[in-house]
Amino acid sequence: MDNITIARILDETASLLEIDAADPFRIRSYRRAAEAVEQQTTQLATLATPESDPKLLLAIPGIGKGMAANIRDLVATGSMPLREELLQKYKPTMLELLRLPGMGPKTVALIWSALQVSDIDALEAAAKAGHLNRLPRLGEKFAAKLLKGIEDYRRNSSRFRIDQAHEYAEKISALIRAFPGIDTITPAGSLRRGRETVGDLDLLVTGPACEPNVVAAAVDHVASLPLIDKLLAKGQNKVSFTLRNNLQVDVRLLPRASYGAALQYFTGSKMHNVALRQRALKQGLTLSEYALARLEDNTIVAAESEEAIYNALGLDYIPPELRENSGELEAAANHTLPHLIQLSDLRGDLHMHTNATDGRDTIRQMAEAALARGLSYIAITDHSKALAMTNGLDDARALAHIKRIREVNAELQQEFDGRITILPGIEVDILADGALDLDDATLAQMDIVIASVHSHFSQPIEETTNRVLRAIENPHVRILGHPTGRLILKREPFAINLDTILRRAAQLGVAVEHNAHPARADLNDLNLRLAKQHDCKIVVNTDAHATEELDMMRYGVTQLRRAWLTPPDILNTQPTAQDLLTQLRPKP
DNA sequence: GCCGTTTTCGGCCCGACTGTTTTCAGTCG
Repeated sequence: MDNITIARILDETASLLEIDAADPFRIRSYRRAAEAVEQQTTQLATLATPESDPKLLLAIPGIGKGMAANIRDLVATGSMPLREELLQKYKPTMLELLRLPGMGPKTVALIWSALQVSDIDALEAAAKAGHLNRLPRLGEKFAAKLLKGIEDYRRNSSRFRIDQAHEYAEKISALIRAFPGIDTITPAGSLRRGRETVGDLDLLVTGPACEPNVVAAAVDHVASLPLIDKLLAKGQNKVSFTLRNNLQVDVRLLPRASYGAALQYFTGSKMHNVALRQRALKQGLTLSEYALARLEDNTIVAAESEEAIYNALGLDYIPPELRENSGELEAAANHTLPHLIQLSDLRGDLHMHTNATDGRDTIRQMAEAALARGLSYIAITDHSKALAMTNGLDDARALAHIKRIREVNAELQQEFDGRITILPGIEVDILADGALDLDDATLAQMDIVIASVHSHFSQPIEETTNRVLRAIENPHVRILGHPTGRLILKREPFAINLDTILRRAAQLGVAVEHNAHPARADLNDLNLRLAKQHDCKIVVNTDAHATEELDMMRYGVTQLRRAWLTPPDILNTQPTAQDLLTQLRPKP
């Protein structure tokens, strides 16, 4: 049983306990344990066997004696006594009801005990038949909202990719900014923390128009934005709505004086905030979205900036990407937070395509776009012949292509005084048996050989690990692209033994690639931390198929930051192409 | 159920909004 499954079961148990009206603090400890399990890079199943040292599980914050026993039961039997007991009383489909808006544990328990309703279909029928009205607290408005919620849930319950969410945030911000007296609009929430996907959009707005006595007009402006599909809530300083694509947006208009506190609060994560407030209490302070204040007399200690709040709590400023309650508070208190990598640290991009295969732009256009973005070197790595649908290059075309790359490089070296270097490369396909689809003699001509799995998906998925392991034994391979075979992961999340692959790549000196484009991102923050643990060489590339896709690097960097990575962890922070090449696996 | 710079017991984060309410419980973030 893998960590994600353990975490999911613990979290489900917490929800069942909520429905069961159990001790709220017991519930919280199950949630906390689930979060902690999810953040582990080592598989707990290996620590929870009868032979393993029991201290290892207990060393994880949030895991105590009881939870360790639960985890051991889960690993050994696939379930645990408390879960079984709760499932005797309640139905697993009730967990899905909790995901409907307005349906919390109390309401789920109520309709179960009164109407024996335990799944969405039955709930919809009960609402339509007017049965809910008979229950206390649940009037007609509730039923109407619920039916709407069920409809939305069935239509679209997925999260939005970070780049798409970011685009909407920009669009909405521009409309809000049209109102006079608005200075600053900052996206908070998981978008600011750089999660791969976001569930909803939190926009924090401040400026003279947001001061308490005048804010009503600005609230009205926001509540009447033309792109609003459904207005969900409108309060004194908050407006919630959905867009036609079902993305929920929460806009909060706040006075300048408390903006830092609000930004801190709404950036989260929830677990980070809980831990932060516990820390505040120990120091005789209380933290809310309005201010950090003294408990005894409510004197405000800090509110205007996040830095001031963290500092007043004896902490260094914590970058949003680290705010997941996974050790950042301790590090901030000890002044040991890492100097995280930032976009400007990256000097090269080693994976991109041109119109020779499935890209849109030319070699020169890609190079000039890279130069405009401050990069010093790029590699052109078009597809190889196995990807016929991309017009992939066979040996002859590949050799002709790198000849052309070298020519363009020579031209640009002259033109731009050596400020941009183009390395000849190829993204070669790993065939079903682990062989590469171009000759070694061809690969020997390339500076950058990226080996990626993106064909033969029909083969048994379990074989993919071996296929990758065999491919990276080829001494010409310098970078492993798509190390998790993201497309495969989507189908069979745990069929690939990434741990083994990363370990072998590190031994061989093959760099592993994090694909920066959110649509193609390979290594999430956990996988990146695992790669660092194994001492892998890591590169981050955009895999751009057009010049503007080079901008996707920002999202890759965000992911690296979430994994606590620093410039020395990433190879393409090397200042020049020559420096980079010496860091890669030596050519045979 | 977890945890310890007052603690192995007694704590455990904070406030707004909604609906059905004449004072509040439940949900949400």
